[in-house]
Amino acid sequence: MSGIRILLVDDHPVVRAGLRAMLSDFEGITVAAEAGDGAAALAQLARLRALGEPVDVVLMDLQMGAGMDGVTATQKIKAGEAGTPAPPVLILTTYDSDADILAAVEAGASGYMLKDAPPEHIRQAVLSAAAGGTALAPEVAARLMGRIRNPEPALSAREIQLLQLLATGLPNRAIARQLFISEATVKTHLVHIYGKLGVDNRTAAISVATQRRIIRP
Amino acid sequence: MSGIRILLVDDHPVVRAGLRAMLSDFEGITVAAEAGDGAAALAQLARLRALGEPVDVVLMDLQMGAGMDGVTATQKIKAGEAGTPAPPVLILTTYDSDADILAAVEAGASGYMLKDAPPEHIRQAVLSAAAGGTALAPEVAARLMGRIRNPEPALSAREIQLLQLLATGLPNRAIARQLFISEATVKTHLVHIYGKLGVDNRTAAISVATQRRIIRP
DNA sequence: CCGGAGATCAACCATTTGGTTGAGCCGCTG
DNA sequence: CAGCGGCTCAACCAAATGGTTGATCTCCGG
Repeated sequence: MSGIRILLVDDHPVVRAGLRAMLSDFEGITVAAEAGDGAAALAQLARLRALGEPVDVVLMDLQMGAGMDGVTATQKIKAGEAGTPAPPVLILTTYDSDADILAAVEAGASGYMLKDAPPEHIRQAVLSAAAGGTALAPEVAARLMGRIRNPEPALSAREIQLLQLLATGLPNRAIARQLFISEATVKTHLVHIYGKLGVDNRTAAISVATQRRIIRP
Repeated sequence: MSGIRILLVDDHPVVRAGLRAMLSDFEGITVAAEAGDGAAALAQLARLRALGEPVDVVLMDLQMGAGMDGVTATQKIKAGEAGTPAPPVLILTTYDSDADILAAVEAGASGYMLKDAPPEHIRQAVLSAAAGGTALAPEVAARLMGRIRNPEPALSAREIQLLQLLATGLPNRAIARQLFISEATVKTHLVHIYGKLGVDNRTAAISVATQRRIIRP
């Protein structure tokens, strides 16, 4: 009767130590293993499964230094092995950007908590995830609600493509040549992008798009 | 004989728990108090000083949610109370951008460590800071060395500060107001920045500066 | 089949940015 | 102390960008 068995995944030793200390204070929760990146997490899952001691919840950061990122790891975990149920994945990260939240949810995460959450909230989230439920930080929940009520205009693929070139510092003329369109069209796209992102110049657009992770830095 | 007395400052309860757990494993290091933001840190310092139990090292994150940020807190700590020596401040943060490092060093920090550092490194840094020395993470040290040796781009602190604002999408006029200088000066700085980065417009400058981690995204 | 959305282009004009030249001030260093 | 580098400002001009209007074409779904 080891209670809920957890796999901790975070690239910061400090954070892992904190979670371990925090969770071990709670009755009925055990840290079964730890990993510093997505690949190690998958290895640990396989190892524990082979030992007949599968984990009940994966508690994972989204940003993980060099290795496989949290979203990819979540996808792979949920894909899992044939015939064995995949454990619920609870995301515990620092940022609450739309793109992160949506990516995590789409990848199959059971919850999304922020690292500045008080210990009790984290405990509740773990219990909820272990029971097959979901857990969202209040800030995250509010953001998702906001999206439903007031859906943000989604950028088209072409617009994102243009944004990506924009972020490299190319002037409109060069962007036009790259995409085989006229400079006028580039400007039209830009106006649309500004409108959707709520800005009024290219640098601000890059700033917002980068922070929302619409484009990669 | 309480050994080295530390004040932990971080807005994440998880990280504080991790540092506490980690440091308490070390002989001769004691966590005297904790704080969740800069203001609370100053209050704790004053409180402990009044009790006649001043802290020997402040271990602080740079990014701290809503409240006073780490750089400002560092400045205030180093300014200190008349007649009482200010404790060394050791920065422990996630990012290693030039902008953050320079700001911290200029504010009077004794060291700059990254959160993905192994516990032993953190211990060494704390000991070094307590002894009045300095402590830089290898990545940070390498970056600073590079700035000295490098014949290439040595951006001044002012230029980096300007770049940081540039990256938020502000027009020159707004940057000028923020820095209390004229628009003409902003343009002069920009020309210098372009030259040093080898670009010829602001978006390209942001792109290069971000990729070289001169500024944070 | 029609409407809407996305992509394309043009012309026009105001504003911003980029580039240059020149100059004063301050602090550090040889 | 002279010189250098960094920070500051001004004026001017060319080029790029931002903003607007209006238009054609295609594709997709009701």
